[in-house]
Amino acid sequence: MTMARERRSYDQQCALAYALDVVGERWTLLIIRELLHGPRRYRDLLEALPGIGTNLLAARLVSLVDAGVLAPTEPRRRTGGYTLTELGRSLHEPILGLSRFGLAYTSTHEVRPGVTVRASWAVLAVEAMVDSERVPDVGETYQFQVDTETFHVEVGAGQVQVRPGPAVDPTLTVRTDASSFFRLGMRQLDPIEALVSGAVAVEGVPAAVTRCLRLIGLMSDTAAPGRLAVLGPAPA
Amino acid sequence: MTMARERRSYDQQCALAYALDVVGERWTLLIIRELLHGPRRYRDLLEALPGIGTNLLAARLVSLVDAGVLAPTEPRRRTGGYTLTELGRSLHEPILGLSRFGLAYTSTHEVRPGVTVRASWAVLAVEAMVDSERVPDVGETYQFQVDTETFHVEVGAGQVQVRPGPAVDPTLTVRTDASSFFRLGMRQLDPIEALVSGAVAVEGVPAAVTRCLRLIGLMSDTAAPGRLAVLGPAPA
DNA sequence: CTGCATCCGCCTCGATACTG
DNA sequence: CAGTATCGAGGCGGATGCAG
Repeated sequence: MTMARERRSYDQQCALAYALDVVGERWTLLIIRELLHGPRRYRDLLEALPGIGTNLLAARLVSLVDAGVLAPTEPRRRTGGYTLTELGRSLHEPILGLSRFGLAYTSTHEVRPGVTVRASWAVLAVEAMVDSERVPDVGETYQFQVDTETFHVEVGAGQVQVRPGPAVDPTLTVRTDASSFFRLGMRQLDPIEALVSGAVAVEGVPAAVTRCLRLIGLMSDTAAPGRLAVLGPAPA
Repeated sequence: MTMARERRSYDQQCALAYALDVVGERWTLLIIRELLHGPRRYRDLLEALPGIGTNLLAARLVSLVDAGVLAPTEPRRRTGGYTLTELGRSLHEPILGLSRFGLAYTSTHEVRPGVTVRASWAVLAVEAMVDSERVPDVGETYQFQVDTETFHVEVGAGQVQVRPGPAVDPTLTVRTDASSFFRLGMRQLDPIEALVSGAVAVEGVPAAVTRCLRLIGLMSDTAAPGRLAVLGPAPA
């Protein structure tokens, strides 16, 4: 019988310290990031988190289930996996906030690009970049195809919704690879240059490109619109 | 000469992973929490973070200065300390978000109360608890005296400002100790019981109590107002 | 006295092997 | 597939030393 070991704690009566006691250890928030897009199985998590070590993942999952942050999905189903509880979903906002910090950091510092890339992480980046103060007045939909991952952003009436899957009738479709996409978010790749080089391909209503770029903070409100949208890949 | 060791990294092209590479290690976000309220010196930080170990604090400070999250304050001054940069201040929101999670967690789980208590952490808790959707229409000021720490909340015109120090003419003054305050935030102490028992003392415009409690999410919008404010400590 | 650096014991982490 | 067992390496915590 193994002794139930006392978890390490900051031992402070502080809301932040309590939070970090639960989700502050290594890998924990990345596990939750994966579960933000829906239930995942042990194997999926292991694959999405290279380097984590099987024992550590197992330990984190037990600890998070114990804390009520996530729960096993339907023990009866053989596709048994893990889902976020309502408490776990409340980490969505802080995770977006930290992602914004990550983008701000990589925008101002030269960082060695991470080895692992997953297109699904682009969804999180877009959610983080969306500035709800800059929602265009018109209702429209921007579809993103990052590698094999497709998702879309619905705007209108001061609301923004980022959803997985393709849009029904997108105003705009943006196609790119995950690496270029992140370099855009990190402001290490200029949107105009990306269009010219063909790293990013855009299709749809030209005027929507400006609104989309403003929405995700890649173009200032004062920058001259127009023209940009008619640019395409340079001819070989 | 010691080799400049490669920092451990998640090595993922993901905004969250980049963020955690910088501020994800143990103690780091707590250091930044301390600096949110203004510049602090090495000694102050050491005192506010029991258990951190002097070498680790020094290492974290070097690393954070290197990352541009904080900067030494005026190397010329003998009161030399550390301040958050603009990048560092961008961690304010995610820290509030994590604090909200911490309060949600402690509201639903029995937790061993942290040994260390600092009244200054109450400021963070109030910032985290404030619901900007519930700002009262009237402009008024709530002053909090938690142990020796005094701060106040200014509301009005849909805006909320949490500021250090006393207010000029507070609509309401709330006095309590840090421990009771946190138990209120963690919903382990009922506001009404706290008033009756004398753990919390309120002074000022009675009707403002309801608005203040709603602002910080300790009273539902539908709960009956009135009466509550006239309660005082039970006679001995 | 402050602001660290050094040393040491321990615990967590990361990788691999193994099991139901 | 979903973990458990094991073990070396390194990060962490505490005590102490030391320079400005």
